[in-house]
Amino acid sequence: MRGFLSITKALSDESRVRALLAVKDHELCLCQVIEVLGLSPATVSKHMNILYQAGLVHRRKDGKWHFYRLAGEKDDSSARRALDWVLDELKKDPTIREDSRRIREVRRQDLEELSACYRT
Amino acid sequence: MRGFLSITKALSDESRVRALLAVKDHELCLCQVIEVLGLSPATVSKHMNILYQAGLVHRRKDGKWHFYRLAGEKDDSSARRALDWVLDELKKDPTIREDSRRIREVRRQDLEELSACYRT
DNA sequence: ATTACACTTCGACAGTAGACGAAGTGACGG
DNA sequence: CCGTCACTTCGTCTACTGTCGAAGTGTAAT
Repeated sequence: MRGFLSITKALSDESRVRALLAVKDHELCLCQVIEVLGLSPATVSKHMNILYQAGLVHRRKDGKWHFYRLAGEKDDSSARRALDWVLDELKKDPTIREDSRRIREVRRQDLEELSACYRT
Repeated sequence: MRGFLSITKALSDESRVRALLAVKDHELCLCQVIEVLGLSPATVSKHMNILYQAGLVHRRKDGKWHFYRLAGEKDDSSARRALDWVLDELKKDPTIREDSRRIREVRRQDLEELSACYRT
């Protein structure tokens, strides 16, 4: 029940679902997710951590950058079954489609350029 | 996205998940669900309505009694796929198993007897 | 070392959600 | 009708959640 609720709670916020679906095809750096969602670094960092704790995303650190992608077959099977359901459910969602478009743009940009989101 | 979130939000509270699973095998009267969860009638009524709005349960009124059961094949297909996942995920959960035991007891009792939960 | 950078954690705040008791609603019995 | 019963709605309280800016952490380049 504990693990189940950590998944459903993670999936019960729109920003978090968008963040999750943002990393479905390619891994993204946190600053790229920030750019797509249009929220503060602090908020997005917290959201990604909730998704991570629920086992829904995989995390990879490379120097100062943190990359996220969907959890795969090797990861938690409960989470994986949830992901199959979510992906199927939202594959035609307009918000997610629009995000996908933004992601294609964002992925063309340099990470150095994107991390302008931190500079005051 | 709207419908998806109504489902994930409905599933993000433990009492609500227990209420949902309580009606998985047989339809139950609200007062029976109240008895199983051990919460106030007001609270349980609200929970069942959230599950209903999400399309996860079916509702039937018979005079003064309101009966609930899981949504079936005829109902919303998004909700149905969610239910398949939830049932599979929680079929071995200890809390749900203990609730099932209580439900067997509660179903043996008369409804008139059970609705003592309303009397002050 | 020092600085800059990418990110996380902390602290504060507003809005939401779950809980209950009390009052309201609609159906049935007398 | 009138009261009772099963349930719902309302009002209130408390606890949690999402959000941000500011301060902290660890890495890399100078």
